[in-house]
Amino acid sequence: MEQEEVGLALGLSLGSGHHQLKEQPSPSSHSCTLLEPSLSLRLPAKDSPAAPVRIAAVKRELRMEEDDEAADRALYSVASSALVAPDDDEGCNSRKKLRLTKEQSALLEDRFKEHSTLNPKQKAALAKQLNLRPRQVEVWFQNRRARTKLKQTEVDCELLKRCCETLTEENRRLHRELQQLRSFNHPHPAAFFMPAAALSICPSCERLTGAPATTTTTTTGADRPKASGPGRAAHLFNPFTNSAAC
DNA sequence: GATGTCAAGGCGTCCA
DNA sequence: TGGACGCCTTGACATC
Repeated sequence: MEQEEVGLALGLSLGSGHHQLKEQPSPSSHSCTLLEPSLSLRLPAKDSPAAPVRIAAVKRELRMEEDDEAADRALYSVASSALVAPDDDEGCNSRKKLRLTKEQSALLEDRFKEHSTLNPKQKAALAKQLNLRPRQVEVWFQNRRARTKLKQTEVDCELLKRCCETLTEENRRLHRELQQLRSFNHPHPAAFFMPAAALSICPSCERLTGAPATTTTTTTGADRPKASGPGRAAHLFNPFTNSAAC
């Protein structure tokens, strides 16, 4: 693009005639310098992926409205047509970060909602519409699919985590229940040497006896009469029949 | 300066 | 065999 055209484009976008672009040869690139009385900003070389990024920076430094679409279009036009660089990295040795504009991202998102993949024809059309290279559109869709997959993986992971916690708790509960059931059928041998507090009065003979209820009720030793006197040994609780032997 | 985000590079795999 | 794709990584930039 001719210098006058660039100046015109910037003049339109900035509402001022004070901004100009001047060709500035450099060893590594054909860079351009945006000149204005108090400002000298370098813009990326032809077709550099960094052009949109730099344009955004230019807008910030010129205190332009970030959502000024007219200014954006004009500046972006300068960057994408006047300073457009080919794929072969000509004029730009270092890799620069490209930031897609809000409009570009929004349109790409819309298309992604419709189809998460593109055929070559759709890709070319979209690239043309967005003023991007087909490769850039392709890369955007690849990265977008990757992000979607990552998000889904995170959701699945969270779900599995909760499921694992629930199962662990259920497992603990079942273990406790199993131990209780085992203790009913096969009490510990220590049960033969029951403390006095674990004894009670046999309802039929009214003698002191070991109470099977100790394992089936919540009765505490404090509720029961104290053991004393003869007959105690004859009424010990039989762990194998679960009953007191009268 | 640590960290997150995201476009892009590199490489392997699949398939027409 | 070349193109499309996925996955992982890199590097620039933004944010805190």
